[in-house]
Amino acid sequence: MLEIIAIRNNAEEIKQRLAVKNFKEINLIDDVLAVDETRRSIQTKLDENLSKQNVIAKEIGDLFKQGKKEEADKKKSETVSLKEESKQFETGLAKAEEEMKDILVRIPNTPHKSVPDGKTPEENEVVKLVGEIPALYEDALPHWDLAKKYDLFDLELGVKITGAGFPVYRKQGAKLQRALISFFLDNAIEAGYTEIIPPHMVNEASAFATGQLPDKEGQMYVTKEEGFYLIPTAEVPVTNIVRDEILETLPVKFTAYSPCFRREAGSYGKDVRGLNRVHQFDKVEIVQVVHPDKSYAVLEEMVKHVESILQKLELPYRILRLCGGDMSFASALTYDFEVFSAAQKRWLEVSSVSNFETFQSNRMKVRFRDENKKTRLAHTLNGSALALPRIVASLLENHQTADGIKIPAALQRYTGFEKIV
RNA sequence: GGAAAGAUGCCAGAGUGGUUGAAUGGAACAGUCUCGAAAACUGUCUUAGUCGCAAGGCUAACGAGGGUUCGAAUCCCUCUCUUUCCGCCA
Repeated sequence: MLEIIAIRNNAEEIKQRLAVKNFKEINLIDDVLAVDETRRSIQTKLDENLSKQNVIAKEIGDLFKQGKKEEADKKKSETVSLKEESKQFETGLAKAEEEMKDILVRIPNTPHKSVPDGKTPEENEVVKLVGEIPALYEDALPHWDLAKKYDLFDLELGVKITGAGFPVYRKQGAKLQRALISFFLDNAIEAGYTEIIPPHMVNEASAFATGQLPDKEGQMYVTKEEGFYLIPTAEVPVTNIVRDEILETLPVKFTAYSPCFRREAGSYGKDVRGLNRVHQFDKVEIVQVVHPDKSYAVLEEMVKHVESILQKLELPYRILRLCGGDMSFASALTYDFEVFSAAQKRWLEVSSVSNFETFQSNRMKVRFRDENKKTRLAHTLNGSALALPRIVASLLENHQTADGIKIPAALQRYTGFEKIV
C-alpha cells in the first residue's frame, strides 16, 4: 500500500512510474486524493466539535462541584446539537477512510527507476549469466523420468493420497529434500540470518499485511472452520513477526524453511510436468527489514547470497531484472533467478528477490526510530534461498551421468552420499 | 468439549463516573558525579490523525466493536484472545 502522504506530495511522478508497470487505472490516484481531501476536512470539523463538547463537559463538572446544579443542567442542553453533528461527521469520516483504503489497496507499488519497460516475461532484462550448460550424454532424461529410474519421487501416488501436484518423495529423493533444506538454512545462518520455524497457517490479518489478500485470495488454500490460510510462502508468517512493531534495531534478518501451498489454478502442459509446478513444495526464505537508505544495497547483498548457493550447487544460472509488466503488485524491484534445466532445455525460475520499500511496512506498520527519534516506516525485502522442486529438477538433469546422478561436493555432507544410484 | 478468572503504557502494576494520557516501580535514553565504570542524583520517555513555516494547538486510543451519560480506563451488551482447572490427545 502506497503512503497517502507520498501520493499527496508526488502525484504526478507516481503516475508516471506506475505507467512502467502498465497500471491501467491511473485515475485511482486522483480518486484517492479527492477522498483524502474529503476525509481531512471532515476530520477537522469533527475534531473541532469534539473539542467544544469536551470544554462543556468540563464546565459542567466544575459547576457540579460548586453545587450549581441548575446551571449545570442548563448547560447540558448545549451539547445536544453538537453531539448529533459529531455523529454525522463520524459516519462520514469512517466512510471516507474506508473508501480511501479500498482505493489504496488497488494501487500497486511504484517500480524503482532501474526497472525496464515491458509487458511480458520476454522483456525482462538478463543482467547476468553464469556457468556452462552441460553437454549431456545421448540418452539423458528429463527429471520426471529420472525420478522413475531411481525411485526418487512419485506424483501418481500423490494423486491417490491428495491430488495432482502433491509429490511423494522417496529414498534418496526424500533424503535430497532434507539435505537441501539444511544446506540452504546453514548458508543463510552463515550469512547472519536468524532461523525461524513459523506457523504454516496464518490468519486473515497476516495474509492481508503481506499483500496476499485481498487480490490473491484464490491462490491460497483456506481451512473451513477457522478461515486460516495455508501459507504460500514463509514470507507471510515471517514478515508478520514485525507487524505493528517499532523496531529498536535494524536490520532484522530472518530465514525460515517451510512447506509452501499454492493452488495456482489454470496451468497445463509441459510447464507443469514433473516438479516444474506443484501445489506443495519446500522452500527456504530470507527476509530482511532495513533502514530505507540501505534497502538497495541490501537487495544486492541478497542477490549475492542466492548466487553463492547456486554456484555451490554447480548449476548454470541467470539473473533477470523483471520488467514493469512482469513484476509483482507489491514489489519495487525484483530479480528473478533461473537455472538451466539441461534435459528440458529451458530456464526454470528458482528464486525471486524483491525490495518492497515501504509497500508492505505501510500496511503492516513496521517502523523504526530514525536519527531524530521520529518513527518511520522501514523497508522490507525478501527472497527465496531457495525453492526446492526446480532446483531438484535441474540438479537431477544437469548432473546425470550414464551410471548415476552426481551430488555437488558442497551438498555431499548433507546427503551423506555422492551419487544417486 | 466443560468450568472459572482475566485483558491498562517497553515490562510489572495502581486506578471503578469529572485536570487519568493515565499513579508507583523497573527498563531504556540523556546529563551530573567519576580517570573510567558501578551506585546515587536530575531529567526525558506512548502512538496515530489533523491544523501550523515553526513553536505548538486540537482530536483519538486503557483487547475489539457497540451502548448509557453533559462527561467512561471506570457502568451495560456483544465478540476476540489469554491464563488456570477438568476431559481428550501428540
